[in-house]
Amino acid sequence: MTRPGGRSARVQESVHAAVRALETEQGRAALTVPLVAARAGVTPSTIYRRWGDLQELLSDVAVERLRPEAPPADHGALRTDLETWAEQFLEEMASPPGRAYLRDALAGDPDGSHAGRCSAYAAEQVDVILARAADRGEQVPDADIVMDHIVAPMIYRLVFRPGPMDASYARGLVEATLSGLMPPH
Amino acid sequence: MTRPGGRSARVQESVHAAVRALETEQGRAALTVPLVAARAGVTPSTIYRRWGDLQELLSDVAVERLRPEAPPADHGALRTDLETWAEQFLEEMASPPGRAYLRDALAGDPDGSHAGRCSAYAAEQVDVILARAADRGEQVPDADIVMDHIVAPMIYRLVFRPGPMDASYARGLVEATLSGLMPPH
DNA sequence: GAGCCAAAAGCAAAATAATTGCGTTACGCC
DNA sequence: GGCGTAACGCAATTATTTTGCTTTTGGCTC
Repeated sequence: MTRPGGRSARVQESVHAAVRALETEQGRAALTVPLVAARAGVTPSTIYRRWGDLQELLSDVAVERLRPEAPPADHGALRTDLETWAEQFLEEMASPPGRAYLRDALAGDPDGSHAGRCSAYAAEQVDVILARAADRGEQVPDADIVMDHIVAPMIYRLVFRPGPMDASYARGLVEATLSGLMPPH
Repeated sequence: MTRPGGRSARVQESVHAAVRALETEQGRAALTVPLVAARAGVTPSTIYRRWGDLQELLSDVAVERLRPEAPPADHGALRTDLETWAEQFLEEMASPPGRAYLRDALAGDPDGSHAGRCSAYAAEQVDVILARAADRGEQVPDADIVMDHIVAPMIYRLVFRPGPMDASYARGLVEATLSGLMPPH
């Protein structure tokens, strides 16, 4: 991986594309390293040497798919921005594919770096929202508070607790977090 | 697994014991299904048929090890009970073996039931603490509030965010949660 | 822009692991 | 005490993973 371009990059993209294609065509359960390799036009040993095993490869692909595609929408107010973002985040993560990506991202992650990238994605989005609000002169909570009080409960429930969650749960978390900012009255 | 006793139970215990022994002797990375089977005095196909693959077996063992061994200590006050429990919970989960069990428990969990058992363990402990406090006549938060505001942030950071956490972080979460109970002044 | 070095990929054989069909054992139940 | 069946053992088959060696090729220096 010390070589960012050329054949290495082509192989990486080809293998990732093969995983994505086979996931939709045959389902994740059907994936094997030899199968992915054949589809990518690569020998299995290439995958084993670069990714270690199937799980790490799937984790790599999953993290990529969890990366936000755009900065969070700007509605001109902290509360609205956070609510909208939290609802959308929850919806994406709680959807069947979202859950699958999250699971894969965690499962093939020997040192926690993949999981770290996932939380960094969320933290970046939160930072953007908070920075914009601060620029407007709004009083903003600390980013860690948002991660602890809004992101963590949603993801914890998603990963550890059975049962559904809906958008109102996300809104409630935002509400509770922001109301903590107001001086008591 | 529909047979709770007899040979089935002996095989299960023998396999679990083999996993635990080999984990300490050789390290988790060295484990394979045939190795575990040999140590347990069982044929590999037995393991494959009962657990599916190595990961599910390791997840099964890990969940077992995450089960609390005793109810939380009773110090006569909600705040102290929660603080003590949260500190100890964090310490156990953040330790290298704790992290490894947590990782294994999640990794070999196709349908989320193992993760569900983990959170149920924590929820049980919390329920005991809250019920005792309520019996004393103390004002107690909802169990879900405790899970969302205390357990979720710790586990989220543990699983997703790099870097250490110490006991004071756990205390701070308890503090913030309980102070939310007090009427504003 | 030619040549060199080393990282990454290909290839193929060998080792290891996973699957499966079939016979046997032994719970749980009547 | 005997029956039915779930779980296990065994062994052959199949698939995957590992590994040593060779070839390709990206990046760097001169």
